[in-house]
Amino acid sequence: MQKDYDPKNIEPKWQRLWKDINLYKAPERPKRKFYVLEMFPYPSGKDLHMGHLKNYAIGDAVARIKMMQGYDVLHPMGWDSFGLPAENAAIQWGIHPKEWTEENIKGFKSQLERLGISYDWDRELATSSSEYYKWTQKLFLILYKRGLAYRKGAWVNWCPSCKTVLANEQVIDGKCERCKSKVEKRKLIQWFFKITDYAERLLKDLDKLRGHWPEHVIKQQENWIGKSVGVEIVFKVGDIPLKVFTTRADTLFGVTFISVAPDSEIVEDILKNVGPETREKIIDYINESLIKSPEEREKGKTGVFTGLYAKHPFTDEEVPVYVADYVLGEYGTGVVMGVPAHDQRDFEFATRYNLPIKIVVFPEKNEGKDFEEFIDAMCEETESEDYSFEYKGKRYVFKPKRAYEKKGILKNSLKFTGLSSDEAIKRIAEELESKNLGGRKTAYRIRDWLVSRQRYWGAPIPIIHCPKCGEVPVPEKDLPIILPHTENFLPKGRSPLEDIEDFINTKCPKCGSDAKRDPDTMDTFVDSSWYFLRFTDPKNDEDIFDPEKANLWMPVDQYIGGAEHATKHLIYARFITKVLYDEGMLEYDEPFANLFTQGLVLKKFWWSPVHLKSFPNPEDVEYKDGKPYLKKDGTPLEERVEMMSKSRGNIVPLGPFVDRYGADTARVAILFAAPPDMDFEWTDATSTAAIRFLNRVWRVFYELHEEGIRPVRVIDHQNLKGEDKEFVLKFNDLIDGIMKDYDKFKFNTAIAKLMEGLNEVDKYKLSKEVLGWFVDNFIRLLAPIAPHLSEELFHEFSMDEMYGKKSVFQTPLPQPLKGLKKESVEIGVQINGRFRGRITVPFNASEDKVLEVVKGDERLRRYISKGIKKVIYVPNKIINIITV
RNA sequence: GCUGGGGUGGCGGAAUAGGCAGACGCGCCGGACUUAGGAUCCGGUGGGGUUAUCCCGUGCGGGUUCAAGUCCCGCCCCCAGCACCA
Repeated sequence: MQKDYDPKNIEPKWQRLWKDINLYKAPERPKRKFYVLEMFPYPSGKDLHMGHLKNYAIGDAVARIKMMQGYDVLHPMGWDSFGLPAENAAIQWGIHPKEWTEENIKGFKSQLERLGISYDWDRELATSSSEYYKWTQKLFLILYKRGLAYRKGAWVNWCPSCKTVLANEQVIDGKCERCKSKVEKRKLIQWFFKITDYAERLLKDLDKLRGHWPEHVIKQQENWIGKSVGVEIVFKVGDIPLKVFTTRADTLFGVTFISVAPDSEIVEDILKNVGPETREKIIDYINESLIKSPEEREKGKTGVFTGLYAKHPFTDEEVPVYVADYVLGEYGTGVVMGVPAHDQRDFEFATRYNLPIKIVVFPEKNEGKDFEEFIDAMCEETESEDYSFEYKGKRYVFKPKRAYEKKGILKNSLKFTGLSSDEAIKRIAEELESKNLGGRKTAYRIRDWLVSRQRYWGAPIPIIHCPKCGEVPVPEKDLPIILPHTENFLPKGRSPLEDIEDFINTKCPKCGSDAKRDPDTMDTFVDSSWYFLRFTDPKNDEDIFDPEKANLWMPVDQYIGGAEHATKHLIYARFITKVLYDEGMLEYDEPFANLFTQGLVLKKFWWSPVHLKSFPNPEDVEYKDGKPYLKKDGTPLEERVEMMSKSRGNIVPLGPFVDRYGADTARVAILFAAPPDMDFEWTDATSTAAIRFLNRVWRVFYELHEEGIRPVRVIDHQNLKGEDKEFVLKFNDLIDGIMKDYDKFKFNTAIAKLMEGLNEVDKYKLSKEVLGWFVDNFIRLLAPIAPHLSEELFHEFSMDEMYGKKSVFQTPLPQPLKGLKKESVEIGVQINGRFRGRITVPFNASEDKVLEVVKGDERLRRYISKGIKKVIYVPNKIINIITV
């Protein structure tokens, strides 16, 4: 055995072995399957950095643990290689997206191989290859056939910088999630997937995932779906029924106006029923409001009166109808009833346009917190006795200052007066239903998924537009619709494919006449919404996948990825899985049985608000009075700790690190730094611990090897004595703890326990047998975390011969020994609840025995001289003695 | 504003199920080896202190309990997500 740890030499050696023995090849027919999957990456460059590694290190540890637990593991990897950044980079570097993408894939792959991650590369796929997107197109057709893919003209999010539409999920704070430009609204004809049809199931089935997915992801999805149970109420404007959705039907008698969203469909009906002057006014208003940013809309609640009046379903009173842009066209019915007294938004609108305010919900009691809040919102202090009432020595008169939004007791509400809000909602809904003027209704916040994009680098939508037959799906036999090669892919606000004559012009598959292809490509989230299914049958050239194979492996037993996909990829994938379940292709309707979301790897850098760029290199920075300045010109900087990314420049590249310290060191560093689900900042200290630890492992094992220690599989653990026994007891607890940590992905504490084990073995004088037992166990415990080093030691100690296996990963993980008996144990002593010392007593000693020891202890005796009143004894843990 | 997560040494972080707070590591201090530096090894390291068989200590204030980082009530702060959703 070599004296020094030399990862450069040993790592490629074992990577070769693993390849030669097909260690990672998933069997066709698994007996005990385990499907572990990391979210596949977008190949954004040629080089990986530490931020990337975390995801793969966790997945690899899980895969290896499962291998050693005897599972047939499926652990595939692929590339989410379609998408906007390929074009942007292509524009920047003047290289075609296809070429750029292929080069990056090569780079990523070779680095993943260099890390020795346990992928079954035979199943590799890339969403941008026609062998893959052929089936993305088929998926589109399946949805189309089921009525779940449709085209409509709608006000959609438009990113002026990316020059394409965006799904709701890709707009953050009114900005494009990629380029941060302000998103505009445009009315365009676009393709949508009808995810709203699945809203209830997506919500309800979260119950199946509870306990298996992080609670925060489940919560986010719940909020995103946003179910509200309410009441639909019809207000008639002449013959037009204006349907209103509300969760507060109890405030119905406080309605003083109706507001219609400018982008709702019912506006068309309204326009037909007003005079030409008013129509023009309304149209002007609509055009104005739709170019407003969300912030502008929020600031002033504006609207325009339509001149129409709607009839209240119970009082027959006429209330004015407005078009107002604080109402959302896409939510509920796109029409709301204005109840200024009990809704702050309506209140602001009513104040602006001098509309009456009717108070119809009062607090239950004329005192207390709610009542005071009510007075605060609705009343003003007064001196006069007129129309006023007294509370706590002060006189008040009604003068609403803001809305009172709490539930309470109804007043001024005809026969519903006196009911509680909840009771009233129920009764009003029933009554409306019997009058045919509405009833119970559920609204969801989630919108249909906008899937078309006016960009080049994506899967073409498999639809042909025929002047005679209309929309015609491409017959399956004609798939794939190949993305044509062009140098002219620059975004210009409409699809580049539209200008490629050979592509766009085609014949209608139905009638044969001249027709045009749909020019748009699909959102990349469509590609990634089913890739985990393709991995179960990646080479199938007859179908999207063979249901039999998919059902052998699905669902994914452990999915690992970033939390940022909570309301995007993770909800789309659930949706598509349910569609394919309904299509009869899957036996399970949830794709990911267990989800783990890893934390980010952060790194410090300095941002210059003067130069508007980041300075990742500490050498450019100097501190004065604790504040950072740029060395070269003295301008102030801001210290920031954020996610590693190329654009910030704060990356730690993986290549040089692995060259110097080895892949195992990189993995241990990242897994030891913090719990895997937590964000952490990468500093030099992060790697120090890992470098030292692995070197120390090597040295200790080198010495053991030199001393001629041979691994021992079974020891006579019942008959150990002295230090042998003490050590085995201790190390056995560590084995137990590490196994539990592995189950819960707590790799940081597992590594801490391995370190502890290594520290302990040095402290004792041990027999050759026990040292041999330690060698055998330690190597196998370390294997999932530092696979190359462990494999090397496995062979150095001839464990391959002992086990008759070629690789440590074909051997089982250690199990704690059973029936080990501790002779004595140290327990804490409390007197009157205060900690006073610790004593050693026989294992499972009786209370009397322990008291005897306490009484015999010099230091403790004096505390109990007054006499004992009560004793609480927890065997092997603690004794608490209460004195008189 | 709503929802979820969190607040523990100089730092990253441990602590089943209420039972000896600070595992493991980084840093720091001291020592060994060394011409020296690095590497390595050994010891120490929450604060205070009259150095003792002491006191204080897990964001703040109360409470429950023999016993609270852990449970309950009230507050403060940080992070993330959502946010005119009627």
